[in-house]
Amino acid sequence: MSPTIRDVAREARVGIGTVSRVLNNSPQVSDKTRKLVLAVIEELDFTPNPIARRLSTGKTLTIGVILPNLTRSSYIERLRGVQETLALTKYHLVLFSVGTISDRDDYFRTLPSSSMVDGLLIISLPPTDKQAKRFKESGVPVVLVDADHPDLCSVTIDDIEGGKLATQYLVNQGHKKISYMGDILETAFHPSTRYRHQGYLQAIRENGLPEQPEYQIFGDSGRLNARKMADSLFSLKEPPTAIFASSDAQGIGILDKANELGLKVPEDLAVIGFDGILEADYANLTTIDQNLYQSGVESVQMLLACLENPPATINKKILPLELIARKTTGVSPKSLG
Amino acid sequence: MSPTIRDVAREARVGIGTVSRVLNNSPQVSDKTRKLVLAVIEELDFTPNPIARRLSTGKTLTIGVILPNLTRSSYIERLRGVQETLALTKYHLVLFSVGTISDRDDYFRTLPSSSMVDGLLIISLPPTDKQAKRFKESGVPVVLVDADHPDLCSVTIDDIEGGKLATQYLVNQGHKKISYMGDILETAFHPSTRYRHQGYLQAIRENGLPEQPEYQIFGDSGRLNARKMADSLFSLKEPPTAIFASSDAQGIGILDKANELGLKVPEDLAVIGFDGILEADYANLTTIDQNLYQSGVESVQMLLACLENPPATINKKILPLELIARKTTGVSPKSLG
DNA sequence: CTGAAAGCGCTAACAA
DNA sequence: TTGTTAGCGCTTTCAG
Repeated sequence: MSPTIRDVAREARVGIGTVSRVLNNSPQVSDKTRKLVLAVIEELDFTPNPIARRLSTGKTLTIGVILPNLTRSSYIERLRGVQETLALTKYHLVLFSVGTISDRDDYFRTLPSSSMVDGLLIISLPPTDKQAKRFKESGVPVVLVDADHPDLCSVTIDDIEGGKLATQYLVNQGHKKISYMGDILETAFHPSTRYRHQGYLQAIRENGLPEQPEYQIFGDSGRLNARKMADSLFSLKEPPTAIFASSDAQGIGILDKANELGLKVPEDLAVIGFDGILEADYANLTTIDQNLYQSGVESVQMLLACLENPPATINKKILPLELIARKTTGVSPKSLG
Repeated sequence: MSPTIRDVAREARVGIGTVSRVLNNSPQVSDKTRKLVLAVIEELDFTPNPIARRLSTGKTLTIGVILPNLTRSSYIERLRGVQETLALTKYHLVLFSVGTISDRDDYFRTLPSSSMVDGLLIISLPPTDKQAKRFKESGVPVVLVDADHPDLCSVTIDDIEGGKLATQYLVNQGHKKISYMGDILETAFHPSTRYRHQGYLQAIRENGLPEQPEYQIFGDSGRLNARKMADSLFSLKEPPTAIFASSDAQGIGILDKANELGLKVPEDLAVIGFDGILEADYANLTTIDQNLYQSGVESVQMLLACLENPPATINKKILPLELIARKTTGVSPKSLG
């Protein structure tokens, strides 16, 4: 059995209160006793039991992170930001990964009132009004990343703006036949693909371009399915000269298919993605970088601030978007003359 | 403040022991009182405080996972296996990610004796003898994944065998100029690249091929640097007709460069990777699949078994390797005639 | 500046 | 079958 604070106290011939004070760097302990106690701690190789400490203080020094499965690079990149920022603090990171809707609901219901965590970081999982209410009532600070709710702190981006930005960029390069590829709206956990689509539509309209339904394609997310969707886009009588993909994964899937078919990018086809994942860099994909890593960093900072002194007001941080021009856009397509 | 077991007891007019028994599904409590207590629990929306429970039982119901930064797909894939398996149990997952050697040493030193976790899963971070000794002494069960030590349980593969398997496959296809690309041996956290290289050398020798030093190239891991290394391989007077990359990331980097240079794969150049990450599938890269996800699953199972009843003997699991033939190998290269 | 004592919320041994 | 009690290892009053 590892030594307890009592062992240290006995060995050092002091009270256990004194040992505790040394442990917590209390200023009101003489240098002499402090040194003595420290020596005994060293000698006994004593480490304070964090569980006991937690019970006593009511603080768990733990942050819960809830996110969808570890399958998408974007989640991972956010998690990385969270992890690396949290590592600089005294807090630990407990990971709750959500495979199904019911997983999500279970975590949302039980975690806040479980006294398991001091705070909750929720990535890419928008809560319902009822769930948000529960969070508030629980008293456990919650920060949403890549999701929003009027009652909760959040770190987000402006997806509509992002959609416009991407689409306008293609327009500026002379494209008129611009396609949008997104996730299925109904089944998506998440409304961001919807907003990006709205941004796309706005840009199309503002530029007086026709809203071609056949250019707007929705399907299961991911690189593989994007290949299929790209294929069907390419088989149109008048295929698009440019595609705005609502994620980099889809953008890369489009490149795969274009490559397979011998389409020249960007000459025959321009592609712009969304996210700013590492793979987009590898693939030379032009994209809207949404600062995924940074979203993790800032959400932790926001949560920590809430932990220190509960804010009277709800914090909302909107991260900037950056268009990173790479090689899948930029040369005037042949078909534009 | 959330209600405690005492509130429930008072409200239900029973002893707190009885409430505790109900909570723990003890059979020795009458159906009547059980129902009563359950009703009060429901009414008060009571959730037992896990921290208090932990202090009392000495079990934390938490598994610590230590791994290198969340940057490599292979780590993530293993973590995913761990996470999804752990989610099926009562255990929580606390994530400790290691950025530097000193991070690693800190975690290795403090975690086992911290009473923070019931067990430790260590991914791709081989401990020293001293560290392994400390693990043993701490009494906290440890399972190593993708690393080995005589005194500790582990889930590994046979890297030498894998190296041979990959190389022999290339030989069988008629290649004589076969290159090996690996991580830098000295700085690598990890010896696996060294073993794969040994396997490569064994296969080369067994087939009576010359061990060309210029075909053996080592550099920082990752796709980007692999492009550079591939470039220097291609600039050789007699470039290799096949490359065995010690990771899929490197394999894909090689494909990037080959593509950039207009080399036909597999006609001009065959490439085989190692790992079996998802990206290898996307890139159509032939590879040695080391069952990354499964390593996570099995390590959790092994650890859980150790938790249930401490094994007298040290468990060693060696996962099978599988060669997945895809499109970057297989056609007889032109230069072979 | 220091020691003693009262919890934190629970489990488990012991009585009844 | 149940209630009572003694911890689990720590922090934090409250005296001194």
